Amino acid sequence: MENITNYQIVSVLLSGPYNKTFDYLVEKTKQAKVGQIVIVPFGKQELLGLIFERSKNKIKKEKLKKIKSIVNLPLISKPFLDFTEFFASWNCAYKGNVLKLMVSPFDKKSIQNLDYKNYKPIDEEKTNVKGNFKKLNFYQKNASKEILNGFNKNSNCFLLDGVAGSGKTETYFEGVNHCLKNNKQVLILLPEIGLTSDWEERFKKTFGFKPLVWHSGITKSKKKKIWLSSLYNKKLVLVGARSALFLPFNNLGLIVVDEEHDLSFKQEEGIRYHARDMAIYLASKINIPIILSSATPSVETIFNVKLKKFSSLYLPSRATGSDLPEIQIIDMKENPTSSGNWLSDVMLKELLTRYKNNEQSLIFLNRRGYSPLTLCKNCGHRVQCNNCNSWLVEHKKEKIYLCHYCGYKKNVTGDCEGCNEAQLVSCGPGVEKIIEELSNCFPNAVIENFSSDTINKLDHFTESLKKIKSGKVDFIVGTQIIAKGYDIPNLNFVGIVDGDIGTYGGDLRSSEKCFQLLTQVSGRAGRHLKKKRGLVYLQTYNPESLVLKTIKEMNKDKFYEEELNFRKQASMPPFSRLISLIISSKYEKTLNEFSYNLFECAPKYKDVDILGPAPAPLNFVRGRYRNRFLVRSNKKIYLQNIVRDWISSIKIPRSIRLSIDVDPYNFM
DNA sequence: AGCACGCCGACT
DNA sequence: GTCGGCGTGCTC
Ligand SMILES: [Zn+2]
Ligand SMILES: [Zn+2]
Repeated sequence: MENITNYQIVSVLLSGPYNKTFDYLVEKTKQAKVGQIVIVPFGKQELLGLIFERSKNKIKKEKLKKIKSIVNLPLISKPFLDFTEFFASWNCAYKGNVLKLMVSPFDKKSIQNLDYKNYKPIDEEKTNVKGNFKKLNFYQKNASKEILNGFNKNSNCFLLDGVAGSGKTETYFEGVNHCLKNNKQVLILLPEIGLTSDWEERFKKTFGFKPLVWHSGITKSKKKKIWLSSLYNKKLVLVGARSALFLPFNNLGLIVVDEEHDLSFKQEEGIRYHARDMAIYLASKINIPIILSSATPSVETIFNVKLKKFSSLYLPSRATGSDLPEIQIIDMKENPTSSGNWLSDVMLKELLTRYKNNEQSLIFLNRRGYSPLTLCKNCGHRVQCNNCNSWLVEHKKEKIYLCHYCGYKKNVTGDCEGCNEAQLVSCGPGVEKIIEELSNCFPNAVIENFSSDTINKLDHFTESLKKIKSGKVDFIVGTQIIAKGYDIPNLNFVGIVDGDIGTYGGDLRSSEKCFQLLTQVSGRAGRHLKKKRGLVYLQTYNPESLVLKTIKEMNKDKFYEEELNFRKQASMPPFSRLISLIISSKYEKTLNEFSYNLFECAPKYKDVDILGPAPAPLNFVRGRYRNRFLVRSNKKIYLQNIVRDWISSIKIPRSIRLSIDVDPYNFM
C-alpha cells in the first residue's frame, strides 16, 4: 500500500447535477491547486470536475479515490468560483451544472484531448488600437469622463441612458479603449439578435481590429479557441450573447450590457438566469465597472438609479442632430377598418404619400405569420396544437400551421378536422396578412418581410438589410426584430398596427414591454432628417391609455414614475421578490397529486405569500401538463432559501419536473 | 445524471 | 423458477 502521507485531499465540484463537492486524493508532487480542472472517477463513470476547496476532511479515508488527471490549464480564478457559488444559490441551480456551463465548449473527453498546438491563444498584438474614434458631442464627453472615473472608484455601476441614435455605443467605446490601453479584458453582452456583422464593422472601424464574437451560431471549435483566449490572453474584447458571461476571464476590466432592458438576457430554459443581473454581481465581485446601456431602461434599473445604487449618464439628443419623431395616435374606434383589414384609411393615406415621394415606411406588428387563429365558421373548430393547448399560427408562405411554443407543424389543406364542410376564417393579423393587405393597395410596391421567420439566418439577414438600405424596398413589414437599432437612412414613417400590446397578456411587465417596444420602433423614423421630423402613427382602441400617452409625449420620466408607483401599490418587483415554481408531468393526475402535496407542506411565514397551485396559462406544452406556484416576499428576505427548504422537504417523483424561476419574466 | 440494487408481476 | 419493469438511493 502506498503511503497516504504522499497524498493531499481536495474537494472537487463535479460537472453535473451536484450541489456538494466530493473529496479526492491527489499526489502531493502534482501540486494540486484550487481552480484546476480535473478528471475524476465517480461511481462507474469518469467526470470533469473543478478543485473547489482544499479539503473538507469529512469522509472516511478508505472511501477516497484518486484523481485521474489534472488538466494543464491556467487556474480558474477565485472570483469565478465565488460567482459559481452565488449563481447557483441565487438561481436555485446545481453548482455542478453551473460549472458545466462554465466549461461549455468542452466535455470530459475533449478537455483531455486539448491539443495546445492547435489552440494557440489569439495574438494579443492584434488587439492594438489603431482605429479612429468618432468625435463625441458635449454629453457623450461628459458621460465618458464619468465612466473613466469609474475605473478608480468602488461603486461603479452605470446606466447609459439615451434615445436611439444618441451615440451610446461610441460613449462606452471610450471605456473599452481605456481597458485596452491598460491591457485588460472587456466583455460586451448584447441580445443574441443584436449581434450582427453591422455591429462588428462598427467596432472594427473604431478600433481597427475585430472583437471575438460569441453566440449560439459560433462553431464549437471556434468557441474552444475563444474559451482558451479568455483564460490565457490578458487583453481582449469579447462581444457575446448571454452565455458569454460564463467564460473564464482572467483579467476582466469592464463589462458592458447593451440593450440592458432586452428580455433575451433572461434565460428561460435549462438553468434559468438573468444575464444582466448576474453580470452586475460578477462586476462587483471583481470590483470593475459595469455599463448598462439602453434607450428604454428596465424599470428595475431605473429603480436602482433612484436608490443610488447605479449612476445614470444621460445622453439627451440624437447624435445626428435630427429631432425625435412626432407620434400621432390613431383612434381605431373613429377610424374603423373593413372586416379582415387592419390598416386604417389615415394610415394608408400616409403610406401612399410616402410611397409616391419615394420614402421608405415601416409597418410594425409584433406577430409572426399570417394569422394567430384559424377557426371553422361551420362547426366552431379551432386549429390547435397536438402537443400544447395553444392555437396554431398560419404561415401562408410555407403553407403550414405552426405552433410557436413547440414548433409542431401541420400542412394547410383547407379541410376542417371538425366537419366536412369547412368554412375556415382567419382571426387577427400577422405580418404576412399585413403584407397581403399592402400589396392589394400598392400592387407594384416592393415589400420586405423583416421578422424572425425570414431573418433567422445571419446571411439572409445581412442581405435583407442591404436591400432595405439600398432603397429598393418601399415598405418594410416587421416584428420586434426591427426594433433592435438598425439604422435605416431613408425611413421616415413608422406605422404601428397594434398599439394595444400592453393591454392584453396582462402580466406585471406588459406596460413596460409596450413602452419599450413602441418607443424603440418609433425611434426608427427620421433618424437622418435635417429640417423635418419623422412621423409615427400608432393605431389603438385605447387612445386614453397612460402608456400610449407617455410614448406620444416621449415623456420617459413620467412613464417610469407612473410605472414605479403602480408596482409599489401592487407590491410587485422591483419592490418585492418573486419566484415561480413550474411543475410539469406527462400525467395530469400525477401532476395534481404532487402539486397538492407541495401545497400541503408549503412554508407559512407572515412575510411570504404563496399563490397556487394553479394550472399554468399554457397548461399543456410539448405533451406535458403544467401547474404553477408564485412565491412573493419583500427583498430583505432571501426567498431562494425558503423555496429551497420547501422543495427539499418533499421527495419529487421521477415523472415530475420541477423548475424554479427566480425573478420570473414569463408567467405562461 | 448514470448506474445498481431490489422488489413484484408475468411468462418460458 | 427467472426475466424485466421502474422506484430508490448512492456516487468521494
Ligand atoms: Zn405546440
Ligand atoms: Zn368545421
